[in-house]
Amino acid sequence: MNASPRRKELTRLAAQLFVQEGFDRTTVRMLAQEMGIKSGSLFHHFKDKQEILAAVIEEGTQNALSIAKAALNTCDADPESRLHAMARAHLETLFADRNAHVVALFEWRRLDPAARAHLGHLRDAYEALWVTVINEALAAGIIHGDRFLVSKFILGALNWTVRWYDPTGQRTPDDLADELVAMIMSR
Amino acid sequence: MNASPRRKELTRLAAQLFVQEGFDRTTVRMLAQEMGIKSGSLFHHFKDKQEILAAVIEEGTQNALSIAKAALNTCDADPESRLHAMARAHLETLFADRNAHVVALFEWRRLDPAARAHLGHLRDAYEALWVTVINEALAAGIIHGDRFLVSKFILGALNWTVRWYDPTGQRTPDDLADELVAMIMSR
DNA sequence: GTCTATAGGCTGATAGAC
DNA sequence: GTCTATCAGCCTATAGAC
Repeated sequence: MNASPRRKELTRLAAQLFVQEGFDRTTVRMLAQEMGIKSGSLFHHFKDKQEILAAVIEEGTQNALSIAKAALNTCDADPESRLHAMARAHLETLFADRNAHVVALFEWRRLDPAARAHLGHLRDAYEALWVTVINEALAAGIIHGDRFLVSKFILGALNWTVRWYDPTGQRTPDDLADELVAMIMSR
Repeated sequence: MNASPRRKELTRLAAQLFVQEGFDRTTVRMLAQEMGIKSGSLFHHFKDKQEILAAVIEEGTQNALSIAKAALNTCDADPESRLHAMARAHLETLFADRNAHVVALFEWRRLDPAARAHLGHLRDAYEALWVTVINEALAAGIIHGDRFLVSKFILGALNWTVRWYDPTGQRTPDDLADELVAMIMSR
C-alpha cells in the first residue's frame, strides 16, 4: 500500500481521533481540521473514510506485530519471561506507541468486508505469536486450561485495560504485565 | 422512571439493535421499523435518542445487579463458589438475558454527562458486589494479587467474551466461568 | 399512540480552479 | 496538494391531524 510520510502522519492523527471519539462519530471535517487542511483535500490522500480506517488498523496491527516480535527476540527464553514479554508488548502498543492498535481492536467491526479479508492475515499473524507463547506456557505447566479459552481470557483482560487504565498514573504497563502473569500462573 | 410495559418492550428491541449495529450507527428510523412504528412516533415514548440509550443501560445494569444478587443468595458460601457464581451470572446477563448489559458495558461512553452521573450509582452497586466477592477470595487465599488489578483483569476477560463467544456453540456460559475461575486460582 | 410531512443541520464525497 | 463551492442524501427532532 501507499506509505508516503505524509500519509503516515495523517494516519497517525486519524488514529488519535478514532480513539477519542470513535470511528462513527469522527467526521471527515474533524479529521481535516486536525490535519490542518480542508475536508475536500482529505480525499486526495484517501479514497474514502473507510480507507482511513483500514490504514489506521493496518498500521496498528503491523506495529503490534513488530514490537511483539522484537520483545520475544530480546527476552529470556523461559516460558514465563516470554509470556510476560508478550503481555508487556501488547500493553505498550496500546498505550505508549499509542492509538492505532487500540483502533485495530475496538473498531475492527467497522471495517468493510473487503478490508477485513485483507487485514485478517495480519491479525492472524499477531495472534499466532500469542498462540505459540501460550502453548509453550501450557507445555511447561506454568499455566493450565483450555488453550483457546486461556488465550481469549488473557487477551480480553489486556484489551479491556483501554477502558480503565491511566498511563499517566502510578502503574506502568510493566507493572500490569507482572500482575497479570502472576494472576494466571500456578504456584 | 417511566416503566410502562410498552416502553420496556421498546427498550428491549433497542438493546438488540444497539448491540448489532452500535449506538451511533443505529438510526431512529431503524429503531422505529424494528418496533413496527414510524420514526416520528418514537418520540412519544422517549424524549430523544439519548434517553433510549439511558433506558437500555439502566435496564442492563439493573438486570445484571438483580441476577448477580440472586446468584450469590443461592450458591454455596465458600469463596470459590461465590466467585464462580458471579462470573456465571455476568456471562448469563451478557448472553442469555441478552443485549442490554452488553450495551451498558460497550456504549457507556456515549451517555451524556447527566445520564452518566445518574446511572453511575447503579453501576457502582454492581461493581461493589464484585469487590466483595474478590475480597473474600483474596482473604481466603484462593487467589492472589492487587485487588484493583485483579478485579479489572477478571472483568476484562469476561467483558471481552462479547467479541468472540458464540452462545449457540458447544461451550456454555457455565463452562466459561469454570475455566476462568480455574485459570486464576492458585493450586 | 400513531400517522404524515417537513424543518434544519450535518454527512461523505465530487468538481474544477489555483 | 490544497482550496472553494456545492450536491445529494441522511440524520434527529418537531408540529399538527387523526
